[in-house]
Amino acid sequence: MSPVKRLSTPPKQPPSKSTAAGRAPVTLRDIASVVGVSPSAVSMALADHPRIGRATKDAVRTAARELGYVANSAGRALRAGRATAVAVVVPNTAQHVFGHPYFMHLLVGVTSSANAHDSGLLVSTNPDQSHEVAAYDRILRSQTAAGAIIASAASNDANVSRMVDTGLPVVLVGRYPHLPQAVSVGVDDHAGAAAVTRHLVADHGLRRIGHISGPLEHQTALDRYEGFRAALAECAEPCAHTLAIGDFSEEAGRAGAAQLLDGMSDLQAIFAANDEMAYGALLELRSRGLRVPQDIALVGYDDFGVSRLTSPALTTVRVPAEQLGLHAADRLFDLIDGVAGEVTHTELPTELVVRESCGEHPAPTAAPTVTGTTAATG
Amino acid sequence: MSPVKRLSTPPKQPPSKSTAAGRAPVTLRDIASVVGVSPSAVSMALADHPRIGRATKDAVRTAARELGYVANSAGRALRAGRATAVAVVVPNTAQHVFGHPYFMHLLVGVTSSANAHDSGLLVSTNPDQSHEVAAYDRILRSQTAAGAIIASAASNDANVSRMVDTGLPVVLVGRYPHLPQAVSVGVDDHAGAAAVTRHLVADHGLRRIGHISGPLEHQTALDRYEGFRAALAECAEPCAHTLAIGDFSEEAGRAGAAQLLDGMSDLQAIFAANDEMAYGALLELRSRGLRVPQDIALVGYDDFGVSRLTSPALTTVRVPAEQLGLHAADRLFDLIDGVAGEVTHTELPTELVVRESCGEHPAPTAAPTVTGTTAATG
DNA sequence: CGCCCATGCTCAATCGTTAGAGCACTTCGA
DNA sequence: TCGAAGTGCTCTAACGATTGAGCATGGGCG
Repeated sequence: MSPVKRLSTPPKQPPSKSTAAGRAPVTLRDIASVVGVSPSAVSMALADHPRIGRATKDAVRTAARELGYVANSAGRALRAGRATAVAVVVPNTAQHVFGHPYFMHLLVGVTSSANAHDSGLLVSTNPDQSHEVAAYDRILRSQTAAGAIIASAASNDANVSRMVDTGLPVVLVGRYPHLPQAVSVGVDDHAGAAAVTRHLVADHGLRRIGHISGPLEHQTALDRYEGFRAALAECAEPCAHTLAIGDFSEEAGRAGAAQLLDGMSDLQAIFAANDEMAYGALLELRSRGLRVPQDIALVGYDDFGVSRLTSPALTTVRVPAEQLGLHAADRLFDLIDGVAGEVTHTELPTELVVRESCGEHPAPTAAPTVTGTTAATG
Repeated sequence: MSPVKRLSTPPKQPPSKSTAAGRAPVTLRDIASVVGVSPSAVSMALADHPRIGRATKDAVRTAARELGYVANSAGRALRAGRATAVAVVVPNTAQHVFGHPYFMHLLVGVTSSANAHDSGLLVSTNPDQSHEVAAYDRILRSQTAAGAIIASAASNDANVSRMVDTGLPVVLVGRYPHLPQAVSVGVDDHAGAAAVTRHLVADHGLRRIGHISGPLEHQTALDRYEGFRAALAECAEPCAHTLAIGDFSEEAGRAGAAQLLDGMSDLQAIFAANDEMAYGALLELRSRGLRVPQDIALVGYDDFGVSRLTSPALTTVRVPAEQLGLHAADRLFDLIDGVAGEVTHTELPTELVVRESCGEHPAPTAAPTVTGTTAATG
């Protein structure tokens, strides 16, 4: 068509360079014929096998680099009996219950670990619950992934225990008390919720507090609720508390706030189990003409980046989702490599992030309060 | 060596159940020995080959279902010469420039298409730019993915054209005017920006407007800026406009707003090139005691879910990121299947979302304004 | 001089799947 | 009654990487 080609790039197809960008993938055989040895020798040289001579290894590695050799993952996986990629499984139920930001942060963490391990990352969500055989089920059984990280919602999700039972390396994100043998990584929601509750009680002297929880069949929601109650119980003076059950959505936060306000007179503070419900609560408070924090204090949980955008900026508990993903992936690679380890459940610390939604904090706290233990044996 | 050959099935590892949950993966051979035919026949039966009898097909399919057979993707990929999975590539530069919500929405769309095509989804981000060979480069060259969807930031990203040149099926997300031969899917940012600008000019009668753009070497930022100017140019009365260049971050929005306010007296409106910068601008306006929308109007772009949480709720332009992902994946599967198609660039419509940040809109518009063309031939 | 061993490679087989060639058997038309 | 065509399957050979077995060669030692 055009009389002049790109430049420097000669006619692509035919005699071709030996560099990289060409069409046909480079195989061991290509390297073998360049170096003048057998494909087996090339394989062994690249694996640094002791029975291959120094000179041959050098020649092979040079040729591999020049040809731009990348091992065909299918061939390798077939021979090895397992793939190199790992999968992240997000059941659709989880997608709805948690928000998108959580998974994105998680993914970023998992990705960086996968990159460090030279490993691909498969992402699978369940298309619809009517499907008897879930998408991830197929992925795992087709040996596409060497292991899986599962971020599930319901603590009694049958799919989770089924997955754990397959014997495939699996790391769960979250806390699974009824699957004590499973490897899992989570945060100490109990401690985080207790910390933010204590902030309300101890730092601000509030005594009449309502909690908007998530669905209590979800471990996360339950832990946050129980952390809330535990913190109140340890309080010297009596504290009045009340509960509204939501589903982590903004709308549920709005409804929950309405329920709390109607149910308890002179409510002084609301602790929403996640930031999104806190926003909903904020809207409800505002529509009733209540000012935050002057008339009522408000705190959330998660801190996935938007909490600082509201007015007032929301005091909340930071969940280190990215670290969570990183850790989960690291644990998974350990499992895949057969590094057992005693620890089944790892807990990452949460951090209380004080902003404006409780008012000026009278007690000048030094460092940010970090809560949470690090490990538990199973 | 062994006196007896394979035959039907001598005691394998476990005498055990034949259902699914066990350890060893089910292969074609397992089905073959159950049904009493050769593995080839099983393969052909499952592929509905015409030369296989009805009875055999039924028997094979029944056995496959009962054993829970799932084809080993490595074996299949090796034989076929290409994988079934597709990759989503997110260069790290893009990750920083756009926000996380954009990619999550994109991913959701891509996932649903991949699920519909019974295909895995690989996610790859570039670990660090110092790496000469990028992670996605390896993924693609190792034949792990049959094709890739690339969401890049800079319009002149060398990696993008390199990827397109490999001959591997690739779909770009965004607009790439200098790569007209590449298949791409994007939104009509020019039209979207023009629509929201017209909203300010025509519906609200504002005449002194500032724009906070993204980095102008990014096609998206450029298109939005030019749409803004085009809308002003078509206005009958003269409109004063000014520009501050940002980087799509909240902080840049704050700085940009300050620059605009200092640079033009009696500024009536600010159009930020994305919602995050609009938040930043909002903070700056508020800190100067300017009320939105009473003293100054503010609009954003993207509408990835949080725009409605601010006060006032932000008028913005909705970018259908999920549809974008869905479409991109569909186009990619077409490419992989050899379905060529004349169209190289597909544009999805954007939608003006009117909320509170411009004040009551005097002109009672009927339906939401949808802008954008659908296709262009290359 | 003969043996052993270390070194450095090649050979062949294997992973699971699939396409094409080929082989038995049946049916049909001439 | 015989070939031709059709039907239904089996056999074989790949795809690319890996690995244990095996085969040369050469040096050291008795």
